[in-house]
Amino acid sequence: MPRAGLSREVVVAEAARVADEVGYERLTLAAVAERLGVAVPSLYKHVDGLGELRRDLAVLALRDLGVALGSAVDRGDDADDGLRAIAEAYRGYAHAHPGRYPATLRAVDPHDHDADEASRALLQIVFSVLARYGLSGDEAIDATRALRAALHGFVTLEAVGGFGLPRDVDRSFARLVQILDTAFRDWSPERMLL
Amino acid sequence: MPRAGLSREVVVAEAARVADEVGYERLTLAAVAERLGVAVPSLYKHVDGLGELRRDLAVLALRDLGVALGSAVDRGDDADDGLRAIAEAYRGYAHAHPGRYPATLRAVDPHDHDADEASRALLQIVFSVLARYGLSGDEAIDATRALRAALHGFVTLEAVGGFGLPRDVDRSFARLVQILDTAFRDWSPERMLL
DNA sequence: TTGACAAAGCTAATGGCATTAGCCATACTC
DNA sequence: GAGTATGGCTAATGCCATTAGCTTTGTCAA
Repeated sequence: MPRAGLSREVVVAEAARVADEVGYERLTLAAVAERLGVAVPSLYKHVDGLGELRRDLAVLALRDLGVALGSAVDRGDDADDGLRAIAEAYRGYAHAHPGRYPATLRAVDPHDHDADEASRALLQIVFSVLARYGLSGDEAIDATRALRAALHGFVTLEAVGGFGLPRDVDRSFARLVQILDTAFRDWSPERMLL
Repeated sequence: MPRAGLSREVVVAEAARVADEVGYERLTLAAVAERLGVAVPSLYKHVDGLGELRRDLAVLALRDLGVALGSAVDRGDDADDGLRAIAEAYRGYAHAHPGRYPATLRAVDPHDHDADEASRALLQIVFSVLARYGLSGDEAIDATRALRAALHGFVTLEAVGGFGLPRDVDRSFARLVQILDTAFRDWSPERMLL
């Protein structure tokens, strides 16, 4: 029995491919093992079960997404360019990697160094875009939450087929980004809430 | 062996409770059967497997959510009251029913009459709120998508623990709703996108 | 009242998956 | 070239969903 040349990285990378093909929820050790031409228990030499495989996939996806957003932001100059770039890149990633994307949203263990770091990096990119609107501190936090909620909500509704009506989805997305842009631009003082 | 007095409704209702307690993804026929004091295969007399149970749960949840939103809207007068009411009710439902809520998002089979009807009812409520802003047609569709994306994104990020930073989440949510309110109020012509 | 039949339970069996234990071959190191 | 850690394997267990087929319970009509 010749060695298959596996490693944690190889296994996780294959898992990412499997997830993209069959969907995150159907990612299975059995499928990964089969694709690698290996018996299921062999995977345990590299990864500590399905739970950890999912966690590793989450870290992989967070990093990938960070790279995608980071390089998208670098291509924009004005604040609204940055926002648009980040939004497009986010949606683009979700489309291109329908299995990796959901992994991104697993509840993150605060003690997990790698996951935490990847999350933080992502957050930094968003903050850097919001800074161009002059937002910082609590304002930036609220804005980030609004942005993430809007983007995540949109792509998951899209993925689940939640947009049934005959109206161009790209256009609706552009609208959503526009809403965020004007909101960030005209950010009003907090007391307006009361 | 005395009869347990089950029915499709009883089974689905128990499933909803189980889902709320252990999470949608851990909803299992075995758990439902145990709670009902019945052997697993007995459930098949009432429900055609886990897949259909999930579908039935989705319909239940869509209807519940519709009722919650509908009665919330009725309590508001102005457009922004309606929006705020709907937003609070949506988030409230997601909090109160953490297992039912995700069921709501299953990909909906367009041939499924009940699910379709429940979705439509929900959509109507949202449209009625947007109508108070003077939005209709394609504008209303874009606005609905933005609203659903924002609400869904927010509550799922919240549920998954995605809001780690020390900033009051209620406040961030109020901000998000405020953003939507001003966007709907000042809805700009479509060509602004270009 | 009784007897037939549908409905609602049950047990047993199958198959997929994850996980653990423990065996054996491979490859690297000294 | 020997020794050992490593990376594969098979076997076994347990949980879950699903199907087949049996038995009991109610119900309804003669």
